[in-house]
Amino acid sequence: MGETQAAPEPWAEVPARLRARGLRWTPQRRTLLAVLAETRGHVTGAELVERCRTLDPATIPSTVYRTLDVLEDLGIVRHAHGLDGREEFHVLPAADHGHLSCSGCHGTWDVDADDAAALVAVLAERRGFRVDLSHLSVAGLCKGCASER
Amino acid sequence: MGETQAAPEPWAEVPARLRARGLRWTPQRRTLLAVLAETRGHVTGAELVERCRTLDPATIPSTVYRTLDVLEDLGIVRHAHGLDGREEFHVLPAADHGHLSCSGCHGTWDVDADDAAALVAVLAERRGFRVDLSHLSVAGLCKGCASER
DNA sequence: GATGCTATTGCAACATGCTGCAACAACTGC
DNA sequence: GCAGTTGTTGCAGCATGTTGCAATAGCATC
Repeated sequence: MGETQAAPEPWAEVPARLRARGLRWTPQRRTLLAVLAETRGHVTGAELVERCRTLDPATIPSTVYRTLDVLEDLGIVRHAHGLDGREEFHVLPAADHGHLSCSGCHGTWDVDADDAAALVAVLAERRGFRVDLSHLSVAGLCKGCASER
Repeated sequence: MGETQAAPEPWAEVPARLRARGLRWTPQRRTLLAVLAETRGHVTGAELVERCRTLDPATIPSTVYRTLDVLEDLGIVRHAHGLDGREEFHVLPAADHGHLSCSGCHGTWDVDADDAAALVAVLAERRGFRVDLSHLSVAGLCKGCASER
């Protein structure tokens, strides 16, 4: 190969990784993977279903959600919940991180390990709690929205 | 009565506060308030609907949810989203606080302003973001579950 | 390339929550 | 105490996900 750089086509390895676990590579999974490969950042589940339907109108939502579960096991996607409780998926998260959501403009930003370090330390020390960064969700007002009020 | 201790019957004022805003005091709202008055800590929306039905089997879910919206405006309840994205309501929050959820045992704990102070400071300083504590949600493993693995 | 094991699919039904709309009924004012 | 105004209700339907189950179809093996 030699494609081994920052993001060396992780998609190409997915079928093999599935099979290595006794799982299967199906047309429906191929469709979802094709969609994910063109996606960056956050998407909602409904959006993914929608996009799969453009590739294959016969797409069934439950299949998409179940495949996403499998892919989450493989570490290909991550999910969290937005401000409204809707699912948000993350494609190929470079590093574990949480999310900042603005209730004014609905923008979202990442909270990296460094930002959260202090909170993680406090909770570990005071309660022995081990924080899972990927599921950290913080709401509030972003700089712009805060200054507007 | 004579139960007037820490929480001085805030419920008694609700009808007046509604009317002060031109809103109305209806039997359905009375039912929900009766349920909330006996509730402490967190409840899901579905649970509240359920409990209202025991008082009044004719309870309609949409009415409950709409009333909860109104009560949230009045500051009587607060909502957040649990690990699974389901709604969790908080009755009479003594102070703004976030939530810690254990993905092992599904227990939840409060994150008070003090716990979150460092995170709030970091986000304010680095991005000018104003955190809304009541919507802060942190997942991970509690002390017990973490030591089990 | 046929066979068998079993992961996966598709479907239907359910769970939770929101929304539009016509009918109803609290409150206000007379 | 009656009538009008308009906030609320109940209902039906939608949106987003999840789950159970019978039928299908990958894939490993021969």
